[in-house]
Amino acid sequence: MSVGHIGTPTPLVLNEDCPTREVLDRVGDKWSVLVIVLLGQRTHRFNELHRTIEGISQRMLTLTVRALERDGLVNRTIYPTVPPRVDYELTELGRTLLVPLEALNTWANSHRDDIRAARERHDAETADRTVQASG
Amino acid sequence: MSVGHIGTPTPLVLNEDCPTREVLDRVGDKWSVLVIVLLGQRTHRFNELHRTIEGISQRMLTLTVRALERDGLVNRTIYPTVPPRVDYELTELGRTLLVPLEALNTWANSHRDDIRAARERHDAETADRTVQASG
DNA sequence: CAGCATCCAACCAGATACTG
DNA sequence: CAGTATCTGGTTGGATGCTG
Repeated sequence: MSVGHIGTPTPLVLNEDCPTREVLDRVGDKWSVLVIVLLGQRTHRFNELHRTIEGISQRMLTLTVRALERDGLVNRTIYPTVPPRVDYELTELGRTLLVPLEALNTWANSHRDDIRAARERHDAETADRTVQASG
Repeated sequence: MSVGHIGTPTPLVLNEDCPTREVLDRVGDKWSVLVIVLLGQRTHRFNELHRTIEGISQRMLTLTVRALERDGLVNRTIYPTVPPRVDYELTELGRTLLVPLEALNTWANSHRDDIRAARERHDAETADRTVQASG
């Protein structure tokens, strides 16, 4: 590259191409991680996931597993039986994702209290200022 | 605990208390990671972040850094000068988060192509079925 | 059992205008 | 410079009813 005038030293700009963001777009939503963690333990059927993940709607579970399947993280196996049966399991790619997810989980467990403490401290200070402002 | 009848073997249920989800609620949004990564390099001023993070609005940047500050991940320093100056930097807690984030980043870089390939394959198959269905 | 289709409410987030 | 306030369109996601 022959660009690079003196005084224009490549303006650093971060956009949505950041690969970490790309992963978080898939995994950072409300349900994906829970599904991945469950499938990391063993294969699950649709209603198993549905029962185990508290609060997820049928619709959201469908959308979540479909997105994970699309990205090659989850395999979806349909058994042509009556009643129908569909198994979900992690692909090999999906299992490799468990590793960094586990790192995140470790961090979360280690610093959960730190975050809660910081949050309460911050909220208390904010409340102080509100009292001062209104008093 | 004296519960535990035979046949009711503790129903495993995952809810939003999953610590990984707790982290992802903070970090999994559209902008937090970009802010954290930038602050991992050095202290930044508000408009530095604003210029460097492509596409973020002033409002979203404010909300993002405020949330990170509330959770003790980012320090906000106000200099009472004219014009005003506000510096943002990672706290020690915030710097520890860089480690698992780096793991995620490594995974993302390693498997970016896998995901894209899976996605294209999936989309192609879906298109196939659409063609078959309409033909 | 494992979904899909539809409707609708709530929240999110961008644009714009204004302020200390 | 570093925000706040308000409005509003767009997306997300739950509820419900129906199907192979």
